[in-house]
Amino acid sequence: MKTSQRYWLVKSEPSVFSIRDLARSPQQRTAWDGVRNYQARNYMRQMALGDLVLFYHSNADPPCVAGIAEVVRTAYPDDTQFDKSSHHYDPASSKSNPRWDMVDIRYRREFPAVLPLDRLRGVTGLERMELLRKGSRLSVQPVTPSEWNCILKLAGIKDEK
DNA sequence: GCCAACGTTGGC
DNA sequence: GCCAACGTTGGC
Repeated sequence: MKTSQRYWLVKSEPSVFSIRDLARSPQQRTAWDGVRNYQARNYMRQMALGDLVLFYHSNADPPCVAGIAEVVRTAYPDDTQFDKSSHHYDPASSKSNPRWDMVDIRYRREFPAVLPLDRLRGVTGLERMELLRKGSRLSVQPVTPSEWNCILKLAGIKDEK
């Protein structure tokens, strides 16, 4: 039994990279690059193989949880930090001491219907969810097992462990 | 497009 | 180490 199973939520703007883009990616996987926030990076460093991830659409209409992905590679240096042509280039980082990491995730499923942010507010069991905290901007965040179960129930999904 | 909330930077 | 200025996030 996997007692170490953990749950997370990552944000992406669907106009940039949506859950369908993930589903259409080679092997349905992608490197989750471009995270430039220390707290978010530190959470990524805690991710383990097989951890499950809620895929959230920010700056969307409506903003919503759109589906589920899975961690398929643990943290390793984000190569965009060394790429001068990248928006995510970080001149203060060096290859000998990289500052930013990324993980790889793989598509698991799209929710039958997205769960709008509005729908989550006020739900019993989600009162303390990071996503719902006023002013929360964290793009990678932990989700508790009870929050996970609650979200999946709202999404009408029974079997995702 | 607005702007509140938040994180980072850099002068002192 | 403080904090003002600035940049970014992301809901609305």
